[in-house]
Amino acid sequence: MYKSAARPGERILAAADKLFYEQGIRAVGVDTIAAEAGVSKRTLYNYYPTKDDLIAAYLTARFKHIAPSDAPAREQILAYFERIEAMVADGSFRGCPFVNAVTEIGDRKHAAIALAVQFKEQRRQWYRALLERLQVKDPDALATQLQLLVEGVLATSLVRGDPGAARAARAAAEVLLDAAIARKARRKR
Amino acid sequence: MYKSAARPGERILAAADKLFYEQGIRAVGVDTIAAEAGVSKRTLYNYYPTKDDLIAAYLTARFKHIAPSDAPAREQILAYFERIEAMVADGSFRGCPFVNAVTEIGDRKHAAIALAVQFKEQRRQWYRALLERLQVKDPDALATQLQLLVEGVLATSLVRGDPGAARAARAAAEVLLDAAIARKARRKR
DNA sequence: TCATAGGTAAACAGACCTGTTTACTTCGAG
DNA sequence: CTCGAAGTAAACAGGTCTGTTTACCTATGA
Repeated sequence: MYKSAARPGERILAAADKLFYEQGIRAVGVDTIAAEAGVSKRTLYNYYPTKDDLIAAYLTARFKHIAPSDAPAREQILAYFERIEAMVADGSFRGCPFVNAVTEIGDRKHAAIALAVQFKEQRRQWYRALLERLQVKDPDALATQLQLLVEGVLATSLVRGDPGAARAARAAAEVLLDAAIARKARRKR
Repeated sequence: MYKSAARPGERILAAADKLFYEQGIRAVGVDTIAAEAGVSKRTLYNYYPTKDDLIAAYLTARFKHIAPSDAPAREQILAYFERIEAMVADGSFRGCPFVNAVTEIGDRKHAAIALAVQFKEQRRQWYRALLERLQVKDPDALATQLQLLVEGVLATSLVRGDPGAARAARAAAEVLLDAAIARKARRKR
């Protein structure tokens, strides 16, 4: 229970985040969330009039931007795979909340689907910006490919929580980066 | 309805496959499956005593091996990405049924989870065997990486049904294959 | 002091879920 | 012809889900 923590609205969101992520959106009822938040159902429905609103709030809160950094672009990209590896090793990893939401929600018009699309695109643009700094030939295409590797690690690690997948993805990313940079160098010569 | 088709057992499985895949395992009730199969609920429960049995049967039926082929290994690997691209372009693509099942089923001891792990490993071994024929340096590691690309395409295409992801993955696979083969050639020299 | 905003607990409505049961039908093999 | 296997339709049991409602409590600021 989060009774000691801040305001009811935040306790509800924290409880929803925990339960939705750990057990799945469809697997968790609002009763359970209210109980976990130490809040009456009435209050929960005051803050979030429907479960769908709560789902949207859950994903919106998960929609984090990556803190910009002055570290070398290549380093930042590879470090991201290491972060994933750590999350998987931690044991509490349950896949990408956005992808999971798309899987669990049938209705393509649900706000969650648009959020998932935006999130993935935002991540792709993060790669793109870094790759532009590296002056690779086709930053857009390579950004998509790195994103695919990340997505692959997330799905694979959900099925089988083996940190080896993240390491393999990191190695593959290195190969792709090297190839893109070599091509550019070759072009320069 | 599949009333005209073969035996009740098969009609039930066909209906379950369609509904589970299109709408999700948790989203579909046994009543709906029985109706879709043109079969009474009593009959459904004669063939599959619990919904979990039906889920397991659904995934078991989806557990296909790839037909062995004498085509060049590289060609076979790249063709697989093209198959996925076609599936995505078709519009009915809803992600990998095994990954979806893991997402939707909370219980890690459910038969479906073991099936999912086996399926992914079986696919990985398929790559491994092909890569051994190509005599790349570390077929096991590269098999994992190609598998990651595939998994990434499946997840990405679920969120956003853009066939471009499959094409990007194919291109990335080519780079990885070329790098692995070049390394081997370099070693030969 | 006391009105009110915001909270609690608990019951309820109505829908849907899994799984069982009952009573009836159909059809093919001996 | 008749018996039994396998099917149907439909109701039911017991549970859970979302969302609403009722009646009560409590703290705070005018």
